[in-house]
Amino acid sequence: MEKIRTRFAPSPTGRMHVGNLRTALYAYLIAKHQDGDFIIRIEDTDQERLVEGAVDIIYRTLEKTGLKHDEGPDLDKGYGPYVQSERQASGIYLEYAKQLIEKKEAYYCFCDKERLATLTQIVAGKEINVYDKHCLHLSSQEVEHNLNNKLPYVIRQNNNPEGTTTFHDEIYGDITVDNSELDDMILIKSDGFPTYNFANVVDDHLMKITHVVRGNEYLSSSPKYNRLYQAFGWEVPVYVHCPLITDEEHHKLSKRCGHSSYEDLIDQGFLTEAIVNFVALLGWSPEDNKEIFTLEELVKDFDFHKMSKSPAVFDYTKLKWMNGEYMKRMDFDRFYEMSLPYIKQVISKDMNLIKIAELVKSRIEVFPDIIPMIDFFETLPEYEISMYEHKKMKTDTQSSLLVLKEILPILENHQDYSNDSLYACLVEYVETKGFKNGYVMWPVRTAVSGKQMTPAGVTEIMEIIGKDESIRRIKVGISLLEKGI
RNA sequence: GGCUCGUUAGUCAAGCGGUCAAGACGCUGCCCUCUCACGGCGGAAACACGGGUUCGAUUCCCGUACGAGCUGCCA
Repeated sequence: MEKIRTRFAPSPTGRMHVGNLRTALYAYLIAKHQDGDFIIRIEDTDQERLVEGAVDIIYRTLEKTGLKHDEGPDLDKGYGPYVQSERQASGIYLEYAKQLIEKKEAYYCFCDKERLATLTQIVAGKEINVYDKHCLHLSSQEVEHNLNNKLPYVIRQNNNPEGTTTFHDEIYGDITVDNSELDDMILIKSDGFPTYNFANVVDDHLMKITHVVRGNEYLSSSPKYNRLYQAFGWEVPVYVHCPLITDEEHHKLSKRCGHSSYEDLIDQGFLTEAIVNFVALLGWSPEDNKEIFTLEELVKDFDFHKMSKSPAVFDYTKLKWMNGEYMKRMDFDRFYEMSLPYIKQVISKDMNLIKIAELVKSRIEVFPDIIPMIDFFETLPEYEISMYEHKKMKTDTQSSLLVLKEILPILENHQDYSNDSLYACLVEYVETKGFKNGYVMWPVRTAVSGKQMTPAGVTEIMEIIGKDESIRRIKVGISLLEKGI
């Protein structure tokens, strides 16, 4: 069987939003699942929308997510150049367009903006443009004349409005449209650059792309591409149109609308592996109920025939859950390294940061969660004494004051402030008094943390903040209670 | 407006003519527990609607509704 070749062909207009990333991922997976090649092509034919540095972002994103390409601008395997502006400079698009003109499948169009404007109509509040084939009827002398006089021109596809066109998509099946619906789209723009519509067909053919993987937004223009392939007499590739990823309002994700990019998510404290994993499951699901996948596992299990047709909402909440799963499974050294910047944002005192990282690891979903969780280690927050009341622990301010006063001298005399020793010490007190654990633990933890909830038990907290600070905080608690009651 | 595609719980998503209609997130009850989280066991929650076809439709066909995409010298 022929080796599969897929391509990811982004236009360098900014950060990569997750819909784009997912398309890249699927193109990669389809190729790699069958040991094929994954190619990067930069589609920079829109000179107006180019963004400085965007190509670097694309490289960086693909590298970090592990979508290693076999060919690309930096890795020419004989199908280069892989950047459309460079290909344009060599004149290939114009050359191929001229072939179509000779076959009467395309034609020069000299219509200016003003004339085009007369063709636009407003339907349902939207501008609709249907070209009237005006320039198709120019005589060859007129065309010659205009060309010689350097009149600006575009080259349009000549679509015969008779009949229908059918193309096959692997996900959506056969799709048929009336040719009368197909307008004479522009192939070559007046600045000499090809449009996406033309460049993608020429390049996919020249680069021997076997599977065209792209977003569902291209579904309705695919018949026009098919007619281009037919006009050239080229073999039509396998089409795999991916269902759209939408926001909560069910609108297509796009950077123009400011939707989250891969890098935005990283900035928000998400892990690359979680993002890739999550996005893979938007529009595809495995045969079993597995949810956590490494990239290697995705390569092994991914079967594009099982992709879904309907759009998927990007659910930020589930992404967070998945990120939390990755946090828990993460190698501790790496977790420690990544969490340190966040820990240091709130902890400046000399404390066992490794212990803090350990505590927090199974409790966070994204890194910034760490900050409000551990800030009390640094400074005791102000708190209301009502926090000492806990129905289930059977504690109130009175009982808490009593316990705190009794436990204070015990803790002052205690020397070993390790978790185990402290715990044994508190339990001993509990047992001699015949209390329930919580009856003592709750008030002490409250005094020592000033918080309703903490990522650690009392004794773990005391171990981290140390003896002096523990005693100090308990004294603060006692005086607060004495004043408040 | 036209064309194309889509429609299983709030979300992701199994299902591919006969199921008590999986699973996950979220929500929620209980257990575990030095609070919280983790973990464990439960719960509520869905086949858009109307016609066919069929002994039987979530599943096949046709309409309707709703949603989305396209309708650019953007991709």
